[in-house]
Amino acid sequence: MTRLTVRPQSDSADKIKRIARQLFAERGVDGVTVRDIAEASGQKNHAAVAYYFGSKDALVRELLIDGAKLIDEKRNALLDALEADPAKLNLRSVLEALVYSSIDFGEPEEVSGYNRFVFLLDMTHREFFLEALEGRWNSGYLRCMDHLRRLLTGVTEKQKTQKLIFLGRYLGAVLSAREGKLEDSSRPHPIWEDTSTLGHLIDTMVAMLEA
Amino acid sequence: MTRLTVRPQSDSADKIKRIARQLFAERGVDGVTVRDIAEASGQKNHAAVAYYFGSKDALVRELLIDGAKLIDEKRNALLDALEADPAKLNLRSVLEALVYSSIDFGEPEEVSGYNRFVFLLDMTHREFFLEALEGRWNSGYLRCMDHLRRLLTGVTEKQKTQKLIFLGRYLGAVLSAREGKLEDSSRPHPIWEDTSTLGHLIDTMVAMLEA
DNA sequence: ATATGTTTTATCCGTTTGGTTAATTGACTT
DNA sequence: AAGTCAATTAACCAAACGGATAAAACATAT
Repeated sequence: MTRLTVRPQSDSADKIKRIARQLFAERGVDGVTVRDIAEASGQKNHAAVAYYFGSKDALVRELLIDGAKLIDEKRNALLDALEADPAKLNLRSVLEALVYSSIDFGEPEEVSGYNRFVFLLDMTHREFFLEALEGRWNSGYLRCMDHLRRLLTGVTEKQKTQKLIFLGRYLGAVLSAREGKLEDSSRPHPIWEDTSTLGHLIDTMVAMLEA
Repeated sequence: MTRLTVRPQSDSADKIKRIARQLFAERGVDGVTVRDIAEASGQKNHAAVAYYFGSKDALVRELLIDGAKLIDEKRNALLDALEADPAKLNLRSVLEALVYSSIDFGEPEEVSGYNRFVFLLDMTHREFFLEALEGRWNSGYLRCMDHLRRLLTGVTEKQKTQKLIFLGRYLGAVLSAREGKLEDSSRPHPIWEDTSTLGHLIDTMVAMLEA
């Protein structure tokens, strides 16, 4: 807790963040040491992590918030566009907004590994996860859920809740799996690399909700 | 590697295994130390883990195989029963065999935490996971996949593969989530405690496959 | 060239990690 | 009561951990 003011953006800090996200995605935060991160980032020792972020915890927190913010902003923007033309508002379009906001980030590798990183963090450090986000950066997700709930018909509210919970888990698991395969260049993954895969995923999400 | 012969069953060894599985499920194998396990097991120090299992790795390996074996045997037994009366063989009954073999273990808490434990292990230590199982104890899963593939109609083989991959991730994620909620006694979880939840889960799995 | 501020490096710290060993305890046999 | 063997405990170890610090290297402005 020596450093109160966190360094601004820099090439090294960015690289550390990118590498750390990648490693956290592959092994979970507890499976990666600050020495691993520093070494993979080309640093000669591990002091850089404390220098730029203060602590390992603070780095994890920053990575979490960075991605959550980015996704939430994209999600809200997509929903704004949909709501501007209510004719476009249907189960599928809302699901597309939900899915595509979590991937296809502008610069390649900008937030690569984020889906797995956040999925693992949610499973293994739920308390830290919730405390770090403080309820922020989930308005887009909640807006999607509201729309889906409204678009679902013929089932009780409890069944809607159940389906939306299933849907969230499904989404996280499949996007995590896809991310892991796409970032593994050691072998081809024809199923996941196929451009129609996400479309088919959304097909199954629609079907599950309409079941 | 001092101990080559592993101790036979004993109350203490069983307790250590139960507690370890529970802790691994909550925090992942890298988030739990042998000291955590020993302490939660009522031991005064952590030597018991090495005494009974040789090493932390060996304990993880044993837990993994224990559960995989149990589930695989249940899965094969359920499929045997279904195949004995081919009229019963349909999408839903195969999915029921797939789902119910992963839960409702005989003695309560016998393998509690296993779904999350194995799900996390698969995500964070894929190599260890595959090496430990050596392709064993997944015949039941493969039999389910074969049946589902046969029962799926009107789609290409590639699309079948895609759907079955989605299905596997969906199953693991939802069973993990359910397990975590059911074992969290700190607050009620009406959605997950509802007895119809698994039935609805299977409904959505059927719908996703038939989409 | 000199001064200033930033980044990197080497080195140290106290703690925790998984693992090992020897001594002790407890239960059971004879 | 003595002997035997399994189970437990305390103590220890080297390595790895997150973190801290001061010196060195680097960049920039004047």
